[in-house]
Amino acid sequence: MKTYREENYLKAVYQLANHDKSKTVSPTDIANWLEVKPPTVLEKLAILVKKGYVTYNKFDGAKLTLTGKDIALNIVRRHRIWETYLYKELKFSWSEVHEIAEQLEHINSDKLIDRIYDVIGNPDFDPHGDPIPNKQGKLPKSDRRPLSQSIKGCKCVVLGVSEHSEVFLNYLTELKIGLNDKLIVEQINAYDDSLKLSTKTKEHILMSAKAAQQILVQCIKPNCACK
Amino acid sequence: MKTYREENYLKAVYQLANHDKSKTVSPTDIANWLEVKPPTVLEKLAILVKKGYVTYNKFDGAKLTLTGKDIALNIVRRHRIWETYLYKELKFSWSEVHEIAEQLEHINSDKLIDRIYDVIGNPDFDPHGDPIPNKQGKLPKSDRRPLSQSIKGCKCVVLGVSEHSEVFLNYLTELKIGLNDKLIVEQINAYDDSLKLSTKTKEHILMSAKAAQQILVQCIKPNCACK
DNA sequence: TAATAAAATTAGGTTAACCTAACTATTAAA
DNA sequence: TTTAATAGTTAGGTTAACCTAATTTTATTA
Repeated sequence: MKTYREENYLKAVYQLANHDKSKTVSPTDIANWLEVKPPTVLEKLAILVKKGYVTYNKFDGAKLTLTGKDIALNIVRRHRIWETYLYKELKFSWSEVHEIAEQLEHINSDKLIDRIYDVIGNPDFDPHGDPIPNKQGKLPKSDRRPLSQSIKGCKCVVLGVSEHSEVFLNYLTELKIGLNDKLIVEQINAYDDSLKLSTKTKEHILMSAKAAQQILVQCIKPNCACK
Repeated sequence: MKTYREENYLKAVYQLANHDKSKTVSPTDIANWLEVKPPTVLEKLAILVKKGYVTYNKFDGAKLTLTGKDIALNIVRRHRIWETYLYKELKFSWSEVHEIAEQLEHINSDKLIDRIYDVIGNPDFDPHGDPIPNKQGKLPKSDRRPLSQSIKGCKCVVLGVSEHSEVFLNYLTELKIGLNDKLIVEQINAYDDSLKLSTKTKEHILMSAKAAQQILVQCIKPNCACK
């Protein structure tokens, strides 16, 4: 029996682990993410450990088991399918979509998700470039990487963003950078890693390393030197 | 703060009151309906009374206040909109629809319901003829009444059913009686109130009073003698 | 109407999911 | 390396939503 709370804990572990792969997922991280207090998280972690969905110890933090990851990816799948549906079919704005999808993702009906997925045309990525896991919990593969990893002269295409905050998305809109736009990295500032970019519509766009880390791109030339 | 449980209790009171208008809604009725035990219901009723959503005493049973009725009708609205959407747009069968709508009706987003309602074309009735309350909780009016109230010779059209059980719906399918079909009441048996009916496709259909009570019709002639 | 059945109610208990406060262990800073 | 700050943990408490068992009312029927 998976309650929506349990699903939310597993999703939180998944998302936190993916957000910063070098860091362990601590009870405090989860607590902040879910807006509860650490003892609540500890308590729930013990249950999830007993159920075989996560492992936990102080040093490695919380880690999903294969079963736990399956569940988490299924929720991510449902979330992204609903977001896409709300955005593309029901004309919600991207900023409205998340909150409703947070609720819809817990609706327990595989058939419903299948039908909605059909309606949106079975895409591999959602409108912000996030991959939609398949039913088996496999993520479609892509060469997406942060723009910040580019080298000078790189030509790449914007496939998504890692950060979905309104302020960040508005910032991109201002810079006239959108999904599927092509970027050329004109220059990289050695001091603060800021970039100078150009697009078809705009030249000499200045961007901080911080922002570049949140933009996911793919090189256009097959054997580009970017890692 | 309305939780989905609270919504379910209010909906239960509404539905039980409408199911048999002559009877009071007892804690035991609610308990059976929601598959919990009577003490649980008593406890929740006390809370709902305190919140001003219902009144309760042993003799009159539970009754919705205006506020309570508003909430209940809003859930009924959401339920019927989702059912219609699932049935008409996503091609679910009628028997699958209810269970999923029971979950979807608790999604908290007026905008979402508005959009879905647009998608299905803002109908006043769901595919089984049940009225969809408007946003203000008003039911569209109609002259629907049970077929059992007909008099001999009455010509009427089937607008819906009060009972949605699979066995009953299959029975109607067998008799080739469907939504919007026109019926003529050929004869009424004075002993057991059973009816003899005819439709365009079939004559001399025999139907028990019990079944006729569950079929909702409207007279075709404006000044029909049926009450 | 007395006996019985059924429904309503009360008392008291459980579990999940939250909390605060206090304590311990770890990490960072002076 | 001692001190201070932060993170993890334990103990114990609360509330909502369930429950069972026992009791009191109300309704039914012999």
